[in-house]
Amino acid sequence: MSYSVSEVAKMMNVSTYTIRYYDKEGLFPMVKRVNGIRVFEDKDFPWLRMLNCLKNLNLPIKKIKEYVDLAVRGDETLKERYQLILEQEENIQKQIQELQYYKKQIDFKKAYYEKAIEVGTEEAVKDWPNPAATLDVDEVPD
Amino acid sequence: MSYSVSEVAKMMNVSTYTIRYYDKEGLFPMVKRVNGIRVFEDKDFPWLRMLNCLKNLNLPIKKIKEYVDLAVRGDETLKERYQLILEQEENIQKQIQELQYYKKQIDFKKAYYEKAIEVGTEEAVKDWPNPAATLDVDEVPD
DNA sequence: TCTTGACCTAGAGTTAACTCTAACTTTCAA
DNA sequence: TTGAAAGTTAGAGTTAACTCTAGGTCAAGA
Repeated sequence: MSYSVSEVAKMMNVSTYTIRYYDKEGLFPMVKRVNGIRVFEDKDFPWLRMLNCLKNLNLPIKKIKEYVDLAVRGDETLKERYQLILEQEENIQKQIQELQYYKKQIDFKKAYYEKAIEVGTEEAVKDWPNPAATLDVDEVPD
Repeated sequence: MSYSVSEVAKMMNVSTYTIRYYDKEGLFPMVKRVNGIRVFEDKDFPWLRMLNCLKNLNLPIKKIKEYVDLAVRGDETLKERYQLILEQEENIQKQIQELQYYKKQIDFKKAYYEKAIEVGTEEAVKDWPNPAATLDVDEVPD
């Protein structure tokens, strides 16, 4: 099967502009052209999935491009690509921990507003102790 | 205790430019001035923590400003602020699920590269089945 | 054949969130 | 009291990631 820019855009939940922009930035070095028109194929899907993943992990396009460039160079860069994957594993772990930390704050505020709404004024809860003593999650132990 | 812009910047892990930019955008309507100089106080910390939280949940500054404006209006907006908090609770939940989904992809790639490095070439693993059949996490059931 | 819609490019425009500069004021230790 | 460090403002500049426009090509159905 082969797929047009607009089909791939739909699959990735982005605009056709974005797909062409990614190509301009060199993120699709493997995509075939027929009469100048981009033709995506099933064999390109593993990379589309990976791109979608890295994009949603908030990797900047330049960093994604680095990964593409390594992949293009082939087997000699396997270890470097593995390294990049390990970094992403850590990245995900850190992001999940952060979210769990901020969840505590939000849960606190939720209870806070529930009480405030119940009694009709924020005054009653203004001095409730906040579960997080610091401003930044980096300062939080383990 | 009172704190200068640079002290607050340090606490929030941002530059002094950023603190002044946030103030310019109206995110610190409560901050005192002494001879024109900003003076943050302990009573401002709950809001600094909340700001830090919303910022790290990737809320745009305009949205954070909306929350500030509600807070300034006082008790009449308690329900609206509660609503915003509920949205953030969902937001966090969705983000954690997404990360767990992408973690699967990364774990797959990790095993993929481990094998490829072991045998010395990617060819051996090129056709390994990917655990995620779709491109976008939105399409994933439950 | 002709029109419609999807494709192409180069390059300009937009937006968010900073980031910095210039010119000035305030604070504080020596 | 004076010089450095840190504060102030308005407004310009930067960067990433799109987003769009203009001007063109191409394939397919009426």
